Amino acid sequence: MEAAERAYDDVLYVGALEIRPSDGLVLAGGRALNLSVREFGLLVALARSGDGIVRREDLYARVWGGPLRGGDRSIDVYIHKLRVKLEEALPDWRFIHTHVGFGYRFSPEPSHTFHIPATGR
Amino acid sequence: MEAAERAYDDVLYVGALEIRPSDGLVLAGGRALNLSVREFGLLVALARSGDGIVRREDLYARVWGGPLRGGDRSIDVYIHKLRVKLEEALPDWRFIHTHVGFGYRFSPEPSHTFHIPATGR
DNA sequence: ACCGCTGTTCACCGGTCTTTCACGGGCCTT
DNA sequence: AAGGCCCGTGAAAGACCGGTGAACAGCGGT
Repeated sequence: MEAAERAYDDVLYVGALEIRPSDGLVLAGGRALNLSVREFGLLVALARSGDGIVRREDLYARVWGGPLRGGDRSIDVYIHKLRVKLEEALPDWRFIHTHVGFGYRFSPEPSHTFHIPATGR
Repeated sequence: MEAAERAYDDVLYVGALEIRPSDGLVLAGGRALNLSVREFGLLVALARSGDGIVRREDLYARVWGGPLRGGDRSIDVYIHKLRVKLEEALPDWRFIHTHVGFGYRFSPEPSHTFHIPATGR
């Protein structure tokens, strides 16, 4: 059922990240990250969504509580802040992936994308 | 409702594709595809049609909503975009087959792109 | 009071998405 | 052979969406 309030075996491991929601703690490669409340909530919400895409409305509802009003860009701003902190902690990995028109997906992927040139025609 | 474990009754498996309509997510060989809203809608509509032929009017009605006006080439353009993305994800398979005058058929078929030495025939 | 941190909002802009146009090739009909 | 229809494909224009820096106010600690 709801995995929300179990304080003991609640730890999430995503790539080199260890997230302890009940402790308000995130370890990146063993080192603690310094996140604000919003940043932390966002990270937990994303990590708990597994490899699925989370819609911005759902993210907002879960972290801020309440419906996302049109024109509210708080999510964008905090996605950005989170990305910056994750990147400076683990420069070789990207965690937050944008799916335009759908939402965000959380999954550890190596930052260098070798783009296969698709046989230029 | 837990997003991570949800909607397994809604997932479509077609060849190496895993399509989750309710998540807005497509996995090709385990890797997430980056599709636009239209591309995704088209793929879902095709995949839901099984291996039958879907008429362009029906495709348009299902994805765009409303009747297909004469001269509208949006479907062609997006079929093409989808093909490109599917091909670069799974180069050895072809999914979208044209039946001229009838419509499109969605079915995973191996592409015989491995270069055949001219011995045959 | 001052300072640093946090959360929100604004403004700008660059990239993505969608539609439309244009051209060309294949096939069928005449 | 010529023309017409259908579809593939590249490109362009405009709308739309999200990234990003900065300003501002609130709050707690010192």
